[in-house]
Amino acid sequence: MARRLLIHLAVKLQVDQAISNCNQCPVGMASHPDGSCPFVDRTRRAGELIFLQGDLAERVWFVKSGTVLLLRQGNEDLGEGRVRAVRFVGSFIGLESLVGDEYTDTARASTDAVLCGITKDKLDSWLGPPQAPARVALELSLRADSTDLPRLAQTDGSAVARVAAWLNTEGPRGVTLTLPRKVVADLLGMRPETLSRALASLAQSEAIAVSRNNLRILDDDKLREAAGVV
Amino acid sequence: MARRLLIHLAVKLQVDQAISNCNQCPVGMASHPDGSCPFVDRTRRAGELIFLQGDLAERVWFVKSGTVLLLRQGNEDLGEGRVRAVRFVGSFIGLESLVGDEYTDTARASTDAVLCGITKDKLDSWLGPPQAPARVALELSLRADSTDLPRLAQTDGSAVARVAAWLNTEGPRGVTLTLPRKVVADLLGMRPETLSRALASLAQSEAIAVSRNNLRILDDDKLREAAGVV
DNA sequence: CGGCAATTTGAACATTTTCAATACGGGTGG
DNA sequence: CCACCCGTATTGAAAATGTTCAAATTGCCG
Repeated sequence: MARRLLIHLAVKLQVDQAISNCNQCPVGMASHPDGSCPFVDRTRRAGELIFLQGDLAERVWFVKSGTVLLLRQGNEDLGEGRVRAVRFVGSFIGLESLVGDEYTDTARASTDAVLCGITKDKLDSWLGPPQAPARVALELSLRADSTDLPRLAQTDGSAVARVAAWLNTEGPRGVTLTLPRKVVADLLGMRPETLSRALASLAQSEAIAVSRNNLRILDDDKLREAAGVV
Repeated sequence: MARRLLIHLAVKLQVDQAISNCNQCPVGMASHPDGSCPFVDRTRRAGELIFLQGDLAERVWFVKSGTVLLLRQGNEDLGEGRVRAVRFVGSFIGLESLVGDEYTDTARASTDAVLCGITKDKLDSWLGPPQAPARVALELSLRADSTDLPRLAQTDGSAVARVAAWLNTEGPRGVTLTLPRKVVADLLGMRPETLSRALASLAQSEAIAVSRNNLRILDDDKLREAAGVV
């Protein structure tokens, strides 16, 4: 399969040029004024794993050539997850490690690829002062993205499972849930009616207690179970 | 409705403190060393529009208090779109303007809110040298996100519509489409079988021509029509 | 040429959506 | 302070859509 991918993507992405030297490389150019580029080349074969969702994120990568698939597993997802994005030349991979400890995706080279890696520590000093505007913006932006994560599980599992999963993460623990149903339904990728039914179903199994404007979590275990967490 | 939202969210988000002065504000602190903060406060009432998807993005906002809904319309979506994220205190809104000309979402205050705005120009100078590492990372990250956009339409419309929309944007114009079906199906939030059927359907209406390893767009108009673009 | 894996096709099935009707609750005006 | 209104939320039942599982096909590669 790996080989196939290589060919496939190569065709589609013929426009993307590999980055071969630091003068063409955004990272290299950014490093230049102050010193040499702290990123270190590493090669991955097509199909090779780069990092695994949930692993301790201690390294960030920059794609110099090749194509990388980002996969994310939802709940109950036994396999490697679903491809949620494709990253090409010139993208960072694993940048989320700046605002969290774990990788939020699994990354796998789908073609032979050259990646530049850097440890979290070195990245930290490469990025410059923590309070510099651009860096503040970067981190806030990444943080906002990671808040969106639950939403990305939008198409995983049944409506009930998605709702349960959402309640597990975003959900108010012992607190009133009072976001308008319409908004929650949008975030979870379903219709308000479906959300309503899902909540009713969770209520019936005594995982939660709902009224029109109040929601309490009664049983975390049942909720997890409903979310498909094994 | 607006009032409702205010109450609702206020309850849920009681933990989120409003930012009242620049000493608590990441943006303010980032600005401090060099000078004063170039962002300007502005108040929005609950329900008020902040910006519209597709509008020229000439301003970026930072949320100091309140809650903002980000909505995105898919194809054929006549209304305002679906809520795709909720942004709280301490988030930027409209940062995508750094890497594109248009807002990719509609932003609407869902509670009374205080936003700090800045024009693109001033933001540019606030962020510092374009080649500074943190800024390069920021822009690459935003760019990668905007590449993911098509995927965010994952739950819009029927399978056929999503496929057609995807072909319109990502799709190879006159070029071979050769990404493995499994990957494309994942990106579009459907099963490979469903993708196969959708492609077959588009082929039957002569919008495209597909073979197992080849895809050509025959008729852009028909494709747009199938995508639900009116 | 033969085998394998990806893709397509088929048909039954499960789920969600849709549309319509009803219930609820807060807010308003008397 | 209470009754009435309006919009949101819930419920029901039918219909549409996508999923599943299995079987058949296709193209690539050895």
